[in-house]
Amino acid sequence: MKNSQSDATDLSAQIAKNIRDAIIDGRLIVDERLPSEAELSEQFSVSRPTVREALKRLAAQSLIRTQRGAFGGAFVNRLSYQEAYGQQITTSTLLLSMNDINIDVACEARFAMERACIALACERRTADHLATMRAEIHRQTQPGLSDESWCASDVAFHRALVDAAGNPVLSYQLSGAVEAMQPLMNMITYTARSREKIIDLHAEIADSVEQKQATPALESLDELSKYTKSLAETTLAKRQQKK
Amino acid sequence: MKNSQSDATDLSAQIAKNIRDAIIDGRLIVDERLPSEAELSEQFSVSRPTVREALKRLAAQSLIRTQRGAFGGAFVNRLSYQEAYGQQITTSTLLLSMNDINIDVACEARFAMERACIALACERRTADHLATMRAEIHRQTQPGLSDESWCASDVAFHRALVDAAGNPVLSYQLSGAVEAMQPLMNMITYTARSREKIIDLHAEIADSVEQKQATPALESLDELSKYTKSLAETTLAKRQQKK
DNA sequence: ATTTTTCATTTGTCTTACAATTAAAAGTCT
DNA sequence: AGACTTTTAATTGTAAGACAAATGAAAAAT
Repeated sequence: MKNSQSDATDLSAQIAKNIRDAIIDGRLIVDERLPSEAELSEQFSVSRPTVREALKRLAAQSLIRTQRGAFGGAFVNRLSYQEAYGQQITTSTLLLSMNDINIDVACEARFAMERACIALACERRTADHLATMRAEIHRQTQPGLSDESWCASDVAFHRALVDAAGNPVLSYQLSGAVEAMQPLMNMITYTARSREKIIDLHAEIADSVEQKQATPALESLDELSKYTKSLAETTLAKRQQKK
Repeated sequence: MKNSQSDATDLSAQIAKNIRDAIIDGRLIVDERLPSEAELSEQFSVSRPTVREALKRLAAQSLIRTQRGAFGGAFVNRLSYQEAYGQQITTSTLLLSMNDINIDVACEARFAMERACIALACERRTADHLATMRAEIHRQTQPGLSDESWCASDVAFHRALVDAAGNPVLSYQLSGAVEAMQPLMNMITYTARSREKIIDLHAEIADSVEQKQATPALESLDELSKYTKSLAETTLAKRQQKK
């Protein structure tokens, strides 16, 4: 027991935790300036490089931003949706790719969450959202679309669907679920036939949302979910067969 | 244009990005050892402190772990659910607290997502999940429970409900939505009356899930959603009245 | 009054050094 | 020979000091 804060962790980790806690429970508020690195190193009785390592940890989580020059320093950062999206997506992508998640499980989670958006989307969708969905469907019909572009367009379509729910918190929460699937989807081999079927389902969903009819939209989504899972299974089976 | 990677960003940020990208697209795999700090500083032509700042950034995202000693070093970390949960919750909490989110919007998002769990929960709930839900309901009936403990128990109940869906990816995605609500919920003043009503609804949900009846469970959840929103509105109205 | 210059402050980076830790390698004893 | 101990080399953790670069405020000049 060295001091009140100590673990087996680094000094820089302890200091970062200390400051992070202060931010989280409001002792440091948005745009407030932290003491300078020199002052912090005195306060915590560590060297400046150690303080800097702590600050970089916080910067990596977008909790602070730094500015050089007189009256510069480290400031508590207002976490924007943009940054939150980014972190969400990074974390989700890594979680899925590193833990050999069953693709079925991931699909189930994603479609369950998207399902939750349908009712709201039917209520609130704007012309913009519909236009985006149509545009992506159109892109998907283009011949000679690479598998990668196909998947990217698929993700864009689903993002538009989620955004159509008109709830930024919901969009944020689902960003990870939708985007993180892309690498997994990329592993699936899409035949022209399967693409066609998916495009049809996308169109059905867009139509239903446009007409504000939640029930058929849900049905199409469920169908899409089922079909995606079956594609994944087929791909997986073929892969294991090769072994 | 200084070099291929350069922005207006720090060197340490650039290096972190470089390594992060390598991890994300699989050029560095789980448990692989990164070059030593000395080697990295040579490779990137920067000093060791700069490399260290980059590594700390990655450590802050749980992308690497470090170990001292001979044959120690920085290793690509397998992102565990535990760590992913933590980051998810931190990010979500900060996003909500820093952007004066309308509590209605947050509620809507959370309940919409929980709704998505109900069907699966009815299918797969285990005795464990049910026991946890019951235990939390029981705790909620205890008199003299502080507002904070009440909210914590509420969160625990909903987590159990989410976990009952038996999909770890779903649990992960919802962890942020459920936990990040706690600070917002804490702002609500719960009367004995309102607590009682919420407990009843919790019990209804638990019963329905136990009996594998999704429809009544959804109804109770919707009722809970509506009631929570009305409580939030009341609190907000009173607060504005004081002004 | 406006523009320019100076200047102090602060972060960004580098250099060097040493402490702490750790696992392998070498050595020692039975 | 085998088990135990010591040494050693590699590596991260921390410290101290120095200078560069940026930046906004204050002072000076126009």
